[in-house]
Amino acid sequence: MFSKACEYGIRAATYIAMQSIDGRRVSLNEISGEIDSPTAFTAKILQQLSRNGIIDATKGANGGYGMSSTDIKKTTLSQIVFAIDGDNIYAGCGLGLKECNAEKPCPVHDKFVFIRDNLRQMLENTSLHEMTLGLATGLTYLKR
Amino acid sequence: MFSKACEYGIRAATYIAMQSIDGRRVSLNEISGEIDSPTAFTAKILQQLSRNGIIDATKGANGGYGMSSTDIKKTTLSQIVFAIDGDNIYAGCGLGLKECNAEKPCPVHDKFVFIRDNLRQMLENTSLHEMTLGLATGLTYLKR
DNA sequence: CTTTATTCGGATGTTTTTATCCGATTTACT
DNA sequence: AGTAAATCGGATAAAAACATCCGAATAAAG
Ligand code: FES
Ligand code: FES
Repeated sequence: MFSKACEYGIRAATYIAMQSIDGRRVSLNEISGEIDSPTAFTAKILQQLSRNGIIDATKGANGGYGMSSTDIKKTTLSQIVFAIDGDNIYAGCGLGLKECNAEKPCPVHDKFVFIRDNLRQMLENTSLHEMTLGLATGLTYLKR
Repeated sequence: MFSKACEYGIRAATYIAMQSIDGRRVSLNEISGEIDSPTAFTAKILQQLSRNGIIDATKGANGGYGMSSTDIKKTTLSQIVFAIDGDNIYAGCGLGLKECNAEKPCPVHDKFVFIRDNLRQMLENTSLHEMTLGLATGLTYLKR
């Protein structure tokens, strides 16, 4: 569904958001440990998120990653997915035709667009803030 | 969403089904030409479908690929996807946790399972016969 | 000013996916 | 028997995804 990079990106952003709510800035090592992701690879993904303005990265001692509380509420999963995987999930044809086009649809177009739109709406309507709610209460997890 | 192999597999199976309805057996070259897929790679995928009993492959002159009319009606997209991509679409966690588990869910579990189940039902309820209906009338396409 | 903690950026390496090549095998037809 | 048409199966190649390494840059603290 999503690339590994995107999965790590969502998990990392969610962890950063959760800690930022408590006023804590987090380091790469803490993040990759807490979400169980390969450290160096996670660094690359965090760079992408930083360049896209989704997280704030600060170099140096007492640096690390963080998010403003307004960004935590405003940022949605769709923005993260788009920053890492691009728009092929939202726009691509389910059978791999060069473009998804209702004028010249593939045999699953109607059914596929329905599911794709469900997914898109879900991603657009889920904020990082919402993602963190279950974590604090131990109802949801970022690793296993 | 699906691998390239799976996309080609669905397109190929749909084309074979459409031609089999007209009593025509088709060759690898015709298939890859009509669905616009790399020929040799398509051959590998057709082997997988053949080994899984989804299509019938016959060697030699006047050989080629075909399907029985009962198979065309019985075979669903979910069988093709499962034969090529396995069950990770149906069972995997949306955020890449080692397994999707409602006891220890990730933050998107509920929303993701809803979409995943929609997709699964769609694939299980769509037969190859249904896939061919629009093709004959020029309403749908297998390449662009 | 030096040390320490941190991200950044480019190069590199590994694994998986995608794709090709070619000889072997099978079948039908002459 | 010989030839042509077709898939099969294994080896190989190319591209993309996944992942690591390491020196450079930056910032705080002693
Ligand atoms: S054309 Fe295939 S999903 Fe729209
Ligand atoms: S645990 Fe992540 S989707 Fe079920």
